[in-house]
Amino acid sequence: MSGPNIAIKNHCDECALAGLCFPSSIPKESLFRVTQIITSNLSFNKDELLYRQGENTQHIHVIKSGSVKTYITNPDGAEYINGFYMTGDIINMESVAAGIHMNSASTLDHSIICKVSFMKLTALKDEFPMLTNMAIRVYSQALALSQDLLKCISKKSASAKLATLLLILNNRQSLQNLDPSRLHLCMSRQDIANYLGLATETLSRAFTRLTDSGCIIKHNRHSDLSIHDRELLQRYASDIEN
Amino acid sequence: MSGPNIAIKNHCDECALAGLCFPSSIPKESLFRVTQIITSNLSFNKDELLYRQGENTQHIHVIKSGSVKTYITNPDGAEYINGFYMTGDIINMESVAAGIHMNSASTLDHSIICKVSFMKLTALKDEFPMLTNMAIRVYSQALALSQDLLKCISKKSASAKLATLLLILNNRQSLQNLDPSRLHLCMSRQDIANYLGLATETLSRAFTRLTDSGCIIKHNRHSDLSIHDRELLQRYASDIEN
DNA sequence: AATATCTATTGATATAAATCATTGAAAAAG
DNA sequence: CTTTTTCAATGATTTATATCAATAGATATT
Repeated sequence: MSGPNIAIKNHCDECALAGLCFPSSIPKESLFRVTQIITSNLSFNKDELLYRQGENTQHIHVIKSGSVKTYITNPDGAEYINGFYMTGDIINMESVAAGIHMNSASTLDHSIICKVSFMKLTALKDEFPMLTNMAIRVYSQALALSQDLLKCISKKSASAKLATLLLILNNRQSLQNLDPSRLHLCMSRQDIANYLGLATETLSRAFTRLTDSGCIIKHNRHSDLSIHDRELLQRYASDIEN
Repeated sequence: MSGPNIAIKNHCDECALAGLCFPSSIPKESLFRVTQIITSNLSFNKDELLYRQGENTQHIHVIKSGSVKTYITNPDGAEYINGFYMTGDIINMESVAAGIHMNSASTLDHSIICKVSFMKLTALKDEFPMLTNMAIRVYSQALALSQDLLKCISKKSASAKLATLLLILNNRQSLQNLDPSRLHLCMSRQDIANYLGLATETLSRAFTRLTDSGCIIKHNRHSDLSIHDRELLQRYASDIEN
C-alpha cells in the first residue's frame, strides 16, 4: 500500500478510480458535472489527521491513493481502531446521517484524498437518477463488509484473527498488485493489535506462529509479506489449524 | 419484547411505526402509494426462519412487532449471531447490493414482519424524491451503529460486554416501555453468549457479577431485568469497575 | 402432581492471552 | 559512524476465560 501504481488525475473524467467510485453511475460525457462538486487531490503526509471525532462534516472522503485508519476515542482517552481503508474506499459514510464524524481518521501513508459534499451530491441525483442506486449499493456493501468481517474476527483465536486479516488485506491488494501473493502492511504492529483486540506481544507471537508454520514469509522491515501456503493460512483463519 | 404495546394496522397510513419507518419521508396523503408496494403483516411464530443465508432476495424486512436474530453460518456449521433486532428495525439492508442474503434470520418471539420490494421502492423514489434522502440516512445510521457498538464490545471483559449490551437494549426498549429501567431479554443465554463471543458459563458468571454488585435485579424467568444502579452499570460497561 | 427435559448456574481445572521484563533489530538523530 | 530512540520479538508469570463436570431451577410432558 506504499505508492499507487495507477494514474490519478485532477478531474473525475480522467481519474483511474472512476470505475470504482460513485461517478461510475454517470455517463462519461457528464462527468465534468461531478468534477465541479468535488474538492479533489488533497495531499496528506503520513500520520496526518483527516478529521476528528465529533466534528461537523458535510463531505464524504474518497481515498484516491494511500491508506487511512479510523478510530474511536473513548471518554477515558483510549483509542479503538475500527477500520483500515485503502485506494478506492469511501471512509465516512456513517457520518452522513448525523452530519458529525463518528470517529477520527488519520493517514497511514502519504495519501491523496478527494472530498465530496453530500449536499451537492444530493442535488446532483435529480440530474442523474442512477446516482441514488449507486449510493444504496455502496452503502449496502459497506454494511455487509462491516458486519461480517469485524464480527468473525471478534470470536477467533489470536492466530485466526491475524490470518483472517492478512487474507482480507491480500484479497483487496491483489487487485492492484503485480504479485497476487504479495502483501504490504501499511499499519504498525500496535495498530493491528489494537484493531484485532490483542496485546502487541500476542500479535507478535501469532506472526511467528504463521511464519514458522510456513503460511507466510516475511521480507524486509516486517511490513512486507508474501503468502506462501494460502490453504494453510485459510485453515488458520477458520481456526481449524491450532 | 413480549407483546407490542403500539397499534399495528394493515396499511402504512394507519401504522404506528410510520414515524420511524421509511414512509415518514412521504406526505400522509400519499402513503397509500407505499401501502401498494408492501407485503405487510406477515405473522411468524417464535423460532421461525425468516430467510436463509445465500438465498436470493428482492425485499427488505421491517419488524412491525416482535424480535429477530441474524446469524452467519460457517462452512463447518458453526453459527455466529451478529445482530438482535426489534420493533421498527429494518433487518437485511446489507443484502440489497448483492441481492443475496448475507446471513440468516429467525424470530425470537412471535413477530409481525413487513416486506418491501426494493425494486418497487426504487421506482417510487421518482415520485417521492425525499425517499432517497431517507434511505441514505437510514443506511448511514445502520452503518454507524454496526461499526461502533460491535467493535466496542469486541475489546472488553465479559462483564463489560454484558453491561454494554444491557445498556443498549434498555436504551432501545425504554422508548416503548412503561418503566424506563425495565428490560426484557427476548433471547436465550446461549444466544447472548454467542453474540458476545463468550462461553455460556462465562456469561452466567457475568450475570451473577452484575446482580451481586447491585447493578441489576433479576425478576421471574431470568429474562426480565431492571436496572437498579445505572451509573455502576455504566462503569462496568466501560471496564472501570472490575 | 410427578417425571422428564431443557436451560441456567455454580464449581474445579485447563488454557489462551495479558502483563511484566528483557533482548534484539531497525530507524532516527547526533 | 556511533549513539539514541523506536518498534518487534521472545521469555516468565499472572489472569481471565474456556472447558469439563455437576447441580439447581424452569418448562414441558405424561
